[in-house]
Amino acid sequence: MLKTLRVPEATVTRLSIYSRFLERLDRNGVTTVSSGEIAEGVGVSPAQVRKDLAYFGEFGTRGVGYNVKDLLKYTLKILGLDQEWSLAIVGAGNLGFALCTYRGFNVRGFHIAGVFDNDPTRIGKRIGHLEVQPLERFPEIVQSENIRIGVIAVPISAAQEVADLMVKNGLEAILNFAPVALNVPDHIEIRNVDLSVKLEILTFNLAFRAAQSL
Amino acid sequence: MLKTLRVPEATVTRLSIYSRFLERLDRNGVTTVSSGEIAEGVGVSPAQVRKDLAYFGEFGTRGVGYNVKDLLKYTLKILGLDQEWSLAIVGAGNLGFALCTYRGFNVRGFHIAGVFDNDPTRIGKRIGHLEVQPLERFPEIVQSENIRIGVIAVPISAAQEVADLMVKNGLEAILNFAPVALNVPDHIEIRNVDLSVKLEILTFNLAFRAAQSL
DNA sequence: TATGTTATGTGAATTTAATAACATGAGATC
DNA sequence: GATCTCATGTTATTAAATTCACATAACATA
Repeated sequence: MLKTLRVPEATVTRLSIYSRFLERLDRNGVTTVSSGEIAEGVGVSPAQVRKDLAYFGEFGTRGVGYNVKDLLKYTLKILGLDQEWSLAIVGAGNLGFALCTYRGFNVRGFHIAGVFDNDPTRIGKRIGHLEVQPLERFPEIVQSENIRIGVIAVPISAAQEVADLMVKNGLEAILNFAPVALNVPDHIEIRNVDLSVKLEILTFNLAFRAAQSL
Repeated sequence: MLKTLRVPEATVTRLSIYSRFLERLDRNGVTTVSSGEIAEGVGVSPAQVRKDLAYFGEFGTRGVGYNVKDLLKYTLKILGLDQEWSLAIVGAGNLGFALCTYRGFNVRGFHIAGVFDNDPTRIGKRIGHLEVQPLERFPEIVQSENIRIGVIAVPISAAQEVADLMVKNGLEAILNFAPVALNVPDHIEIRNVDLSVKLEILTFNLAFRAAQSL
């Protein structure tokens, strides 16, 4: 079933989006869907949808389409979301707080197993069922909760230090919200989420493209 | 100075990142930088940096490099950040709250001119210098504050409705944090930020690629 | 059971983006 | 002021991603 080709990251990105769209269809009781409907629903081309899925196997029925429940199950499995992943969030400021309560993190196989900060005014504060822990307890909780993924939600100035701590404690992947390139060993999976980049794409399009067309 | 070529969005994305890196260099008193140093600092190739800049003109000096202050100024100008942009954030939940206080939104030419919600328990709440406004005041404040960009920080179920409201009130660009594809007219610039996609790229890499190499 | 319809899966063609390689020119050195 | 060094700007090359187009197969219908 699983072909052994290099899968473009853009394909994985879209797979995640298809997957969430399928969840919605499923909740609405839709049982069958075509590549065209998925494409329409998420804003890509039908060929793109089929090509993306083709990296991983054949999931549809010619002349019919895809079974929503099945395809959802497959996409979740491909993304590794058929298992639960424990996360550690470091940084309990406004962003860390928002991430702790973010549904997208809590419903799709993710379990926030620890929130950490080194600011005494934040330690002990409750966020939902969680309590902000001092950074000193990071190693212990990572181990006891079997945490493999870390989320960095601290200011730029502290980000590298936190990344180092994560690497040192054996985390395998890092999601970094600080707008800075972090230095980590090659075997660590790291991705950055920069909240303002997309905003600046918008201003570029409004300002620059507008200026060009004059 | 401004060449008239289609600029890849990936280039604009990187430009935004270069720009922030240059800000940091400038704060640290660095006056000159090479494409190699920028590349190193943000995690791309030197050729990529030069290629990206070449879309917009010649900013460096051969044999020397780029003047940090000048290049920063140019990149900001290209991104449209030499002017101030007023934003409206709709949704004053945890995410909306975090965005209001997010430095990246507040320092680089952006001015949050209004936060809106329709939940009575949130209306009137203060977020920094802002006060959460009822959605009814959206048209009035958009007009008086000259708001051109809207940020959607509401749940999926309300996102399309909010987008419609933004379009109807003449906003030109939308940054959407709800994980759903929104329907807007072609002349509206829209970009989605999906907080969990990157997380799922990480789990894909940990789970799927790990399974393949077995 | 044959025929028509429909949507998949895929190989080829096209477009787009990234990398490599090099000619150019600015400044430094002697 | 001639020469050398260095990093840019740019062209050529390679690689990658997307789109196109169609053969294929499943189902429905008569």
